[in-house]
Amino acid sequence: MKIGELAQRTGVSIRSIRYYEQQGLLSPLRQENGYREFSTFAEEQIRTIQLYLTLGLSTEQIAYFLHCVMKNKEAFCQEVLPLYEQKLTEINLQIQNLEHIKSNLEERILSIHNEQEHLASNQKLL
Amino acid sequence: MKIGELAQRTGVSIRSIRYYEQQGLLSPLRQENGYREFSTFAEEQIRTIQLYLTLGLSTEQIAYFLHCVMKNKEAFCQEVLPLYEQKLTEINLQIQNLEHIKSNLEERILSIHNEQEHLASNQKLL
DNA sequence: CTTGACCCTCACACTAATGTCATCCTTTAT
DNA sequence: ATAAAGGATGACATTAGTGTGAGGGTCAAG
Repeated sequence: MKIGELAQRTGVSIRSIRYYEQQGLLSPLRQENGYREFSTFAEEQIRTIQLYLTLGLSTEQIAYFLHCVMKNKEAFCQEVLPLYEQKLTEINLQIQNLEHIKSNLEERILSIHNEQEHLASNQKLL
Repeated sequence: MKIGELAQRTGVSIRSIRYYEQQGLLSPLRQENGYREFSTFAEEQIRTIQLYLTLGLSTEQIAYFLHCVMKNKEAFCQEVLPLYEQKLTEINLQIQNLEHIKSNLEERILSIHNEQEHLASNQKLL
């Protein structure tokens, strides 16, 4: 199938499919006219790529184990686990950081509200 | 004081200070030779900018209320509260998203471990 | 007068996946 | 034969703050 059909079937833009190829995630054959020729297998492959992207892995990381994962189950690919664990560590750090900011923001919002109430009650007294 | 001294006193790079000026957060005077001339007040201003940056506000957002905040307390600046609340909403969305990814990753890691144990015990039987 | 330490502006690099546009080629339908 | 649809490549834009380097002034000490 040609790239347009693959894009439509997967919901991934043509641009992105070309990018995945450039990053070594896909290796479509070429027709004589230069058009990319994708097997039906590519459809599953694209969905798999998308899945890993939503997990926050980079195309480079995905390229590192995709060939294995497409043939076996994840658990059979040594490359996957360390990346998952590394990503999990990153995510935890990010969450921690965000929680920190969040509580800071909440404190500030609260104290603004308090000060404004205080102001309002002073106004009442006048 | 000149930019180098200000950078040293605040720990913020010269590059960043110039950038803040470009974004309208600072308006140093200029000496006749073109050098920026900062008041001691700029030091506090830089620290305030940094504080808001760590809260995840953009220089554009900071520019929007900095003039007020530098003169009054936050609570007196109408512009601040909506930005805080907007940022808080964003942060909560990000956290939610990260938690989602996190649990997905954890599940996958767990299931890989399980499968590998399963594999190992099968090997023992041989 | 020279050296070295500062200062200036301008501009590119970075991250990473995707959008978008320009220009050109191929195929298919009219 | 021509027009429309779709494919190819290449390149720039996006985000936002910061690093870095070029090329060139300024100033003070020796």
